[in-house]
Amino acid sequence: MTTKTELASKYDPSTIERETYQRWIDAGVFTASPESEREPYVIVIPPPNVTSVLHMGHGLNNTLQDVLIRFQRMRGREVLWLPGTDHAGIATQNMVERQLAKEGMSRHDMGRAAFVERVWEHVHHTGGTILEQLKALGSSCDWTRTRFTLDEQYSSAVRKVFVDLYHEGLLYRGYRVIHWCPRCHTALSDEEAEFRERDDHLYYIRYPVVDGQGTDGSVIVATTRPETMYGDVALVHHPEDERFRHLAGKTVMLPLSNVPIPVETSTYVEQDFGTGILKVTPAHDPHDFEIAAELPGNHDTPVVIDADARMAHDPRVPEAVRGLDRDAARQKTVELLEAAGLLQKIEPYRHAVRHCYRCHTVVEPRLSDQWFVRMKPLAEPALEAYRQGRLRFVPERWGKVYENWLTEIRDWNISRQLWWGHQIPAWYCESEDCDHVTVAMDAPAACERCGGPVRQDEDVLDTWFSSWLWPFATMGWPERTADLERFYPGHTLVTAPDIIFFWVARMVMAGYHFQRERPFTTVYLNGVVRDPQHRAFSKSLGNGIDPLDVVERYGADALRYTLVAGAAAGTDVILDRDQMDGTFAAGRNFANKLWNMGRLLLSAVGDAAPPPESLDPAQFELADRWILSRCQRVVADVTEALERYRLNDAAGLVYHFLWGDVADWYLEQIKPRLYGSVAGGDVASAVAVHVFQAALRLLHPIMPFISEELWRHLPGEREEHLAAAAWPAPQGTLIDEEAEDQFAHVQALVTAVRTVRAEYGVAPGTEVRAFARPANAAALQACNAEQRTIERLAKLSHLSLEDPPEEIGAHQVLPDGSSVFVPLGDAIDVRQECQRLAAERDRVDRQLAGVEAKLANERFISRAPAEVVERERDKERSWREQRETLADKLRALGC
RNA sequence: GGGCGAAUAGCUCAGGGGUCCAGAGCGCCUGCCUUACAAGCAGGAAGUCGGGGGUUCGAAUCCCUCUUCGCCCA
Repeated sequence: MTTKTELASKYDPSTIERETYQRWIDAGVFTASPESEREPYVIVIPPPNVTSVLHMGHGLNNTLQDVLIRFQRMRGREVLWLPGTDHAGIATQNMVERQLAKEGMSRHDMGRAAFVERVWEHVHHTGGTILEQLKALGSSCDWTRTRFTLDEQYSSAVRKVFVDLYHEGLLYRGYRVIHWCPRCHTALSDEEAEFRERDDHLYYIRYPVVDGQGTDGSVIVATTRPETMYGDVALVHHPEDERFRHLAGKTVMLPLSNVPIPVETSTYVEQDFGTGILKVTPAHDPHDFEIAAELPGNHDTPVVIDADARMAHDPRVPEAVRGLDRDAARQKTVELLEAAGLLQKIEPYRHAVRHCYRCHTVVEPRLSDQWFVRMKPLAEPALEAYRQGRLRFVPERWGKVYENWLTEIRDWNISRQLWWGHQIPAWYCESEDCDHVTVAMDAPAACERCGGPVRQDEDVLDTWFSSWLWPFATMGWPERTADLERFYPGHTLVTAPDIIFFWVARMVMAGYHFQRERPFTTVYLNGVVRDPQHRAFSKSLGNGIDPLDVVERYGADALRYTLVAGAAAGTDVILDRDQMDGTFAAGRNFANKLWNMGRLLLSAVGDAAPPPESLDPAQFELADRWILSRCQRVVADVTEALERYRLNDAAGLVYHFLWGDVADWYLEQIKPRLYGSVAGGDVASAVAVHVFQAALRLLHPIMPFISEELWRHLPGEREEHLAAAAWPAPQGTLIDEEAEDQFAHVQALVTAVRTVRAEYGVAPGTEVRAFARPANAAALQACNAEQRTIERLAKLSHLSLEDPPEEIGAHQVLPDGSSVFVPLGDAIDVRQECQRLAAERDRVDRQLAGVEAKLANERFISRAPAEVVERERDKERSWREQRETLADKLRALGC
């Protein structure tokens, strides 16, 4: 592993990424073993839709998972990142139906079996695409364990869950008003029927009161859906509403239908809304259904709108309205009411209307038979787990959202009137006098009660009814497999907050119910990727950025770095497709910088690089001690940042260490030693290689490709694959505060001279003299230890510690009160220098005044912690020294 | 109607009581093709930390309130 090869001068990710990924796969680095003695660390992937293609949301989500996974793998955990896909009932079926439509066919033309066959073909054809695309990001999933929610074993697990819940009484078939998508032709759960604000109208309709032989006034009812009135069975008002006392026991005539309906009372009614009286349409509104159930007497539930959201051919519906689509029907109804003088007024009204989350069609409430899960008992352990801290959210605030939903949980409609999915394992007896339902794992030959013929429920299960089992059904549940024993429960779940209800909460419920244990301990919610107008990326807006395009143009590492550095825990990531270079430059530039650091080291370093422990510390220069010390701190800080899910901090820390400390200062400092113009090349090489290796380890989870590639080329003993190498531990013995203080002074001094040079336009090639006046021992030692470095990096002919000559020149004061003088002869403009120094003195005066005011404050001295007071005293001392130095300079210049 | 979040440099965002006279990246300005890197080097300009009030010895940071924007739930 000491292949010392020439590296190209520019980093070209495309030539490296594919090969590197293949090497990881060939070495089996990503494959988890249940036999391992190591402590496991498990993440199950949020399974993408099987037919989807990678978008930036996946890019962000999977990059974050990979960072955590690679970090834990390097820390020595037995890591399993379990990948797979979801069959996504509605979405996939829609996609194939659209294809069929282009061929002029519908699924009904071809029949169920042929249609399902056709969807499978489609899935086999395009199904694995997204998983292949994840590899381009560097995702280190265990591909030997890839799962699909319609795998045979997985399907069997889904059926078992259905059967078990049924026998436990947690599953029932109910006749209810559910959310129906008239376009997708299926029922939806509450969560799938999303609220959206809509500008609409409130229609005030007059219902004539009938009293014995004739009419007696009328009642005005406000509604947003006049077309549902044909299904009204009653009007209700609040029992305590005085305004309607006189209507007790009365009957009103349902306009246009000319059907008499009663006036009743119900506490459901909001007295302040509309006119305070409500029409009850049990078949077409879930609330009305509940209200009607509590009304005295038996009410019919007239159905006046069909599955296509068209008006029924029903005697209650006027002929002119029958067969019309619901929007046309509304218009026609309003016209008819107006003509009959029964429409009092129309008001504009903004309200939230439920829409299908897949196709965004307005949901039509529909009365039908569906299977429901009784959620309350399942929710309790999930709620307890959170309240007792066994389940935590990052960022924490999402915990409240989770808790709130579970607290107000309602039963879950799991029937979907689709063909693509897990067909419900319930068989209905077809005998005349038997209504038994057989629920079983496998198709029964006959009704288990009467032996009559049976017919399977035609519906399939909600996709989420399979994905809520993902953390254990993927591991072979209900068999007690080795994987399940070893890798359940998992640890972290990384997903987007919009599926906390759909998926996260339900997985926790399923985990507790079927495995008696939470499926994971931490839920990390990543933000949403948005455009500069803060709109989520979407196909219809065309504002998205294709992550694979980014990989191609800038490299996977650049994409990953941008996403990780840009996504502080849980915050949205804003990306601008019109500023691709600006957006991804930081990551690409960083990769190129790393590449060139590697080139420098490889060109100058020998084949062997002994570990720094084996070197004689007496041979270390100040810079060596400094960088080794800095390295230990960065190791500790990056580790802590990753442990605390501060991924963006980790990215920033490695970036600044490598670029700022290593490249800008350390590599510059060691060049003479590396090139052999001074002695000490061995030490410099060894330290540089050691530090660079350590930094590559820290960088690897974020930028796996380039770190692995550079690792491969570096000399010295080490693990073969960085992806499987050990995470570094900080070595306390290498922490050297003295060296850090002293080197900081070197940096400040060099920077001060550079500033002066730039300000006075000293030509870059021209060497000047400088006179340093160290304010303390550390500053003095720094000057002595690194005199040559300071001279070289500041382009000085000589750095002197003598008193400066009586010459014209520029002065610069350092933060510790030290100062430096650069004689500039004719180059200097005395007036400019006076102004500069005076401005500097004024600034220092303001600081000093602030600190003095603080220290003069009795209450500050007595109440602030001693440590803080001491720090302020140090500051005061430093400011005072600086001010005096500046005053001296000003005097000397005769300003 | 209820809840949550955001507002800091031209842009995207860190920072969640003193260690920050306010930070990063990108962009901008000046000078450099210095033999690892012009995707670079060196230097620099740029912010009343959304407005107002409060708590505190001390507030970008905690509390209240207002404004604007976004999200979720009913």
